[in-house]
Amino acid sequence: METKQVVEALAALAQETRLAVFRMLVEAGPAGLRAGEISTRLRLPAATASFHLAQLTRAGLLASRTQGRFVIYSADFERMNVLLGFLTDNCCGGESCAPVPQPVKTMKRKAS
Amino acid sequence: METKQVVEALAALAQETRLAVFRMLVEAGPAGLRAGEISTRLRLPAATASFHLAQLTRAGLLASRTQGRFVIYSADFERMNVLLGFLTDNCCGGESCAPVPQPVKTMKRKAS
DNA sequence: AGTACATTTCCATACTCTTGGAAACATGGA
DNA sequence: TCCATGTTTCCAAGAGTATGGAAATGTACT
Repeated sequence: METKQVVEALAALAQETRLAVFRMLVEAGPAGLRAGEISTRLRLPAATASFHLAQLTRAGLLASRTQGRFVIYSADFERMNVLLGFLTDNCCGGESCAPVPQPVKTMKRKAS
Repeated sequence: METKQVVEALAALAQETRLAVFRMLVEAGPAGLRAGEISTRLRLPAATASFHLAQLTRAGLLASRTQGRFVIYSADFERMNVLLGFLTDNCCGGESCAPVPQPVKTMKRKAS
């Protein structure tokens, strides 16, 4: 994963509304949610929600598919894992350094 | 960890220079690096490096300590782990969903 | 005290992002 | 075809961010 892409993904998440959208979709799982459902739940004007969904999609964090008149967005879990791994690459020169290592509850990420 | 803090941390990392600084310090481990060493290695003017180091510190991602005339910066590994965990909270409603779950090579993060 | 060096603060410029109303663009049903 | 509904694009205003030179601050050594 290129540095530029990582920066873009982090920038996409570094915004309160988009972070909320992304977390909502992470929680929703692969089934995803309709665009309208997202803007309703977060009380966002359609234009604003659409703007943020587009940003997240351009950053590679979301996928979208069309179902009739609806557009369904879902999180790209694989991409998310690559992103997380990037931040800890070569941590401490490759030696273990976490004070209390403990596997994550719901999901593990691949080594990048 | 508050949403606001997470956004601040992500925003701090969502910048090419700062991401490079952070990754350099993650690799350096708890020993950290002097401010001058960081600006030299990344070929940054001192003012620019200082600005970015301040941003990362304000976001809670770096710690700094003084050693004589030098200021030594190091990554806050615990904070980093909390941050990573935040993004995957309640992933898929709490069920496992990663296609190829595999523990990270160098470091594990705590469940938030 | 004076000098040398490390780091930060100040400041101005240029650039990028967020927001949301209005209009445009689908799609499905009558 | 016409209408209702879901979603996106367009646009302009306001807010925030990155950069780096110059000056200020801090520390150590003589």
